[in-house]
Amino acid sequence: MTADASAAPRRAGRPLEMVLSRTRITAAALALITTEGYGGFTMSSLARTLKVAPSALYNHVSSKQEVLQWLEDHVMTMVDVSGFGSEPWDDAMRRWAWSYRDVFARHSPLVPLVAVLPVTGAPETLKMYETVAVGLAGAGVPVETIIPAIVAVESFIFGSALDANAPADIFDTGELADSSPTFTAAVLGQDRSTGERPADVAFQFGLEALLAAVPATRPGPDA
Amino acid sequence: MTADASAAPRRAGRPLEMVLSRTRITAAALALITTEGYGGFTMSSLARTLKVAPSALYNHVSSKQEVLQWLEDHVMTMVDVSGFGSEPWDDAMRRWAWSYRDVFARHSPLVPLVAVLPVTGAPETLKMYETVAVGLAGAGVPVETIIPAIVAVESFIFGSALDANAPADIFDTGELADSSPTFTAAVLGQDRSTGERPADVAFQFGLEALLAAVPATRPGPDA
DNA sequence: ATCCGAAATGACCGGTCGTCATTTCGCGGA
DNA sequence: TCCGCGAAATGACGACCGGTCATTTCGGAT
Repeated sequence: MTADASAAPRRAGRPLEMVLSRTRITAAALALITTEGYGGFTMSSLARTLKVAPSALYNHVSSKQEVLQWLEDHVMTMVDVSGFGSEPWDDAMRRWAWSYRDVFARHSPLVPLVAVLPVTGAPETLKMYETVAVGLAGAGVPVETIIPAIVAVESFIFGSALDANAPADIFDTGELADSSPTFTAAVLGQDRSTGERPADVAFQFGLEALLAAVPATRPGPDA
Repeated sequence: MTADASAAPRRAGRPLEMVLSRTRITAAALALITTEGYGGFTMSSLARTLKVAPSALYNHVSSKQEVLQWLEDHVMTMVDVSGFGSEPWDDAMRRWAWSYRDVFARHSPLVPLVAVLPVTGAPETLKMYETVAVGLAGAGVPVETIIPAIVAVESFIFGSALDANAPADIFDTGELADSSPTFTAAVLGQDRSTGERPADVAFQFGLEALLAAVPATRPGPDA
């Protein structure tokens, strides 16, 4: 369809040389966002880091959305699925879910896009799904519950990724404290003995609840 | 801080009359978004429906974000918390969670904002939290687990609200089907006998899992 | 030597949020 | 009764955004 990863430079001449391609654009976008954040990510700035006019990008990309979708698919490769095939299925899921959440907590603006992005055109994402599906199937999870289980865990992960970016004082009731005594007490009564961030203990709680509900019959590939 | 709900008109004269206020702006924003969707929601269009110049809005609002935050707090009043105090705690939670998801599925662009919005300045949201917290406390849930439980369920709800807007064919693997046989089989093997939408069965699955993990000692206020 | 076509260019468009100096006008105090 | 204060609307404007399009450049194949 569009471009290719290889493409060895032939000479040192100015133009030609496959200046723009899906992989180069994606890499530049990732680098730009890593240093400047999503606020500073514009088609102009992206073109600037690629030493190219903004309009040149549109010879390879149909919209900014598409760049973000490429980026999202690439970011998905950072999710750790190494547990599947080498750990009990639930440990593999834990490793997967935590790293999944961490990655998208760092890329929260991408979260609303995932829901819209079909797996076609997102090969890396599909690869991840396949790995997880194989892991669950291997654990004896019935076929018809694999997708609901994945979707439920994934939804929880996305919501938690957004939550991880919440300011620490988000539940400070301030002057409205006396109109919400029970909630205020609950906020103050959180267990702060362990050093874990509140978002992490909530994620831990929810993840274990979801894993406990997955009907697996076997412990995993080699546990 | 800003404006007030009452404010009775005095005459039919052109100006004066409390043209703009938090409640009127919020109501207009909701009406506009209901008819035009979030894509058509701009400060200009909002001003137009209020028969006012766009810049006039900035005498009452510091940014578009703030309008959206007002809107979000208002939307929260549409969430059904009527179960708390009249049903067993878990039924109340079910009613709450489902309506919560439905409301924000219809207002998914607001989801990324909730994570950032402190409860101060969002009194309706705080009211909802208080009701839920009272319900959980009344069910004997230990104080220190109330917040993690709420946050976990809420994160799951937000993720599911995004997921509910996914296109039906999001998991169509298309031409990449043979590179992901297990996942493709799982997609095809979903239980389609019941008429439920896939997003709904995933939500059902996840919600029950989370509720089962909430350590309640009493059934509820009057069950 | 010539032509083709991929790819970069720069001007340009419509629209966005937000700012600012200025004006309007009702109301309360003298 | 008059006046002036201040809240609130105005419209022009700025900076920037994503995206389009006609034009140009230039390497490689014929």
